[in-house]
Amino acid sequence: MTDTVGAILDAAERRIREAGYSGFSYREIAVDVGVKAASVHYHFPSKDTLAAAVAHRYNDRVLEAVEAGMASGLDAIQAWRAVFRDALRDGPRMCLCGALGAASADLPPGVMVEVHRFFRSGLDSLRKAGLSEDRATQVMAVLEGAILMATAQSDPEIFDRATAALD
Amino acid sequence: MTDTVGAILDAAERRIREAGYSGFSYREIAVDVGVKAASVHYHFPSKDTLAAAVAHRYNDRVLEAVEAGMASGLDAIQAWRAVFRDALRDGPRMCLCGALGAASADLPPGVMVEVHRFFRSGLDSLRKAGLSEDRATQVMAVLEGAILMATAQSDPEIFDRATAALD
DNA sequence: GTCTCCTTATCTGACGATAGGTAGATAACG
DNA sequence: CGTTATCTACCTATCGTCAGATAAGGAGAC
Repeated sequence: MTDTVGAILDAAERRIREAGYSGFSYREIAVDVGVKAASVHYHFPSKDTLAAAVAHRYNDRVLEAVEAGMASGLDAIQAWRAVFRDALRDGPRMCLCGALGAASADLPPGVMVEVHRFFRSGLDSLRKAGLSEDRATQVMAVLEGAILMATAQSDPEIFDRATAALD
Repeated sequence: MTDTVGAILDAAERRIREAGYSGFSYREIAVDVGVKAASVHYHFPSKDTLAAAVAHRYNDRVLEAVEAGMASGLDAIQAWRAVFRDALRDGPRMCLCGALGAASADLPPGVMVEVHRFFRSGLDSLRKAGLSEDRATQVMAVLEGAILMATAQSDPEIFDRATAALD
C-alpha cells in the first residue's frame, strides 16, 4: 500500500465520519492528500469503490481492536465500549458504519454490503462472548446511539453518560 | 399552512430521514410534490431554512406524541419507545434528528440548532419523569442506535430486540 | 552501458449532469 | 391594484468521471 493510497483512505474515512457518504467529494479528498482529483480516481476508479474500501479497512481494524482489548483482559462489552470511546478522542466523529447506515437510501450496493458486515460481525462478536441476541443488539445500539448523540452535540461526555451503565 | 407547504415539508422530511441533509435536493422535493423547483424556493428560500422548518415541525410533533402517550397511561420510557417504533411503521427511515446529527459537519447552523433542541428537550422529558441524567441519556441513545441499526439493515425487528430490555 | 518498452503514478483539461438559487412573466383572487 | 402562488428560463458552482499527456523507473535485448 502506497503512502498516497493510505492517505486517501485516511482522508475519506475522516470525511465520511463527519459528513456521510454524500458529504464528501473527490476534490476534497484530493486537497486533503495534496494531489489532484484525477489521481484519486487512478487508485479508486469510482466513489463507491473508494467508500467500500474505506469501510472494509474500518471493519477489520475495529474487530482487531476489540479482540486486542479482550486479549488484554477486558470483557466483550468493555472492549467494544473502549473502541467506540477511543474513536471520539480525536474529535466529534461518528462510527463510520453508523454514519453510512444513517443515510442508507443513497448508498451504493457495494458500500451497503460493508455496512451490513460491520453490524453482523459486531453482533457475532458479542454473542460469541455469551450475550443473548437481545442483549447484544441492545449493547450495539447504545454504542451507536451514544456516539451519534456525542457527535451531534460535540460533547464526548454524552457518550460516557449514555454508556455508564454498561459496566 | 397551504397544502403545498405541507406537502413540501412531508416530502423533505421523508427524504432527509432516508438520506440525510446532503441526500435530498430541491428538484427531488419538487417532483415528489408535483410542482417546479422554483416554487419550492418561493415557500422556503434556501435549503437550510427548509431543513430547519422540517426539523422544527418534527421536534414539536414528536414531543406532542410522547406527551399523548404518557397521558394515555404509558410511562416516559414506554412513550418514547412507542414513538420511535411507530416511525419505523411506514418503512426503514431514521429519526430525523438522528439522520441530521450523524452528518453534523455539513449542517448549516440553523439546522444544527433544531437538532440540539431535539436532544435537549428529549432528555428533559425523560428527566422530568424521574430518570437520572445518565439513565435518560442511555435511554435516548438506545432508541437512536436501535432505529439506526434497524434502518441500516431494513429490519424493524432489530429495533424490537434492541429495546426489549427497556420495558 | 544504453536503447527500447511497459508500467506506475501523476498531471491538465475537459465532459455532461446536477446542485442551490434568482429574475421575470403569468394567472388567480380579493 | 396588490398579493399570492406558480411558472419558464437561466445562472454559477460543483459533482463524478474520463481522455490524453507527462515523467520516472524497472526489465530485457543488443
